[in-house]
Amino acid sequence: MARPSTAAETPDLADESYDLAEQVGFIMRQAAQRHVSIFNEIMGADLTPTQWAVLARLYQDGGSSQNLLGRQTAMDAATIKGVVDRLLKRKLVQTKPDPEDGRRLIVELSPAGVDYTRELLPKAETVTKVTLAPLATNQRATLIALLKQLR
Amino acid sequence: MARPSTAAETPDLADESYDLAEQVGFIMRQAAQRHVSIFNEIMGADLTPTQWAVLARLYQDGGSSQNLLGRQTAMDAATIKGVVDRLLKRKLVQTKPDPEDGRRLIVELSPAGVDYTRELLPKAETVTKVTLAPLATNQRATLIALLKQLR
DNA sequence: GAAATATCGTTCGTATACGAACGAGGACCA
DNA sequence: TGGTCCTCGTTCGTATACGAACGATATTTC
Repeated sequence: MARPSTAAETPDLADESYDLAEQVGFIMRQAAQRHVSIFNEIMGADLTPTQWAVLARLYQDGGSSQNLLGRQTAMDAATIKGVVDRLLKRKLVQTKPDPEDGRRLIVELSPAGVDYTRELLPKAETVTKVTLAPLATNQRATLIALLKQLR
Repeated sequence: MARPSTAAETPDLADESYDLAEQVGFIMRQAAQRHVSIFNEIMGADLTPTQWAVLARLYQDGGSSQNLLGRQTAMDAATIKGVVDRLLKRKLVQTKPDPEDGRRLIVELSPAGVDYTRELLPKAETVTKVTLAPLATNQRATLIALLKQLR
């Protein structure tokens, strides 16, 4: 570790081992950035990864309450609200009150949303393929298995 | 894949293989979220991962121009500006014009920033340790090696 | 049945993240 | 010298991300 330009003292020898470029968090952030970049190129700039996650989840399993949908797509209540609002504005999604629970708002794909999602599915598969392209086949499974343990 | 609640038609059989929960991007986002959560717990809510990246980079290698600093910490010009501005407000960082290039703004740690960074280094190491805790030792090296290939 | 507790959706504030556009300064070449 | 192209820092707009607080509704507990 080099000495900081404005440091009067020498860094602790015990911490010489810390190298930002070798920390998982930093490397993971870069890998995620590359993935998002690939996503934007292939899927088009009009849909974000989180918006796609919501569409794909609704397509796979049908409607659910907004907060549950957020949990299923790894977003907290505040975040999922914004995502749903933007999908609502594009009429890819529709909402209705839950007759069984006055607190809940059921979110589901609109018919247009179903078509839209189905058309994008092949592209979404391509995103994963391109993201994993630098890895050998067996490495891809390894990476995914390891990442799953870090959730 | 289940049928979407509002779909009149059946999804294409060719796309039945797509499962959001198995896509690298989705899993990686969750792993990154857990990491940030660990970071916030250990480092305290008053410093973000990107801010730490800037401090650590400056501590390791000394000052540099703002844009170069952004490249070294994986942020574009617009993002690094905001991060530097917030660190400036806290006086952890200081800037000066580059005498050799009128376009450049040199960013470096303030003396207080050096102390602050040095004090946080052990905690930063802990963040990485806790993040990787679910993995066996040899798995950690594997994960990092694979992630590096995806940058 | 009423009180304590939990969940749901909403709003606010702050911090990345980045595309796009802009003016100022620098490098290069004819 | 002048023109072209590149880089630098800045600003704007949009979209996550999430802590915190809030009122409304459900559930639990006694």
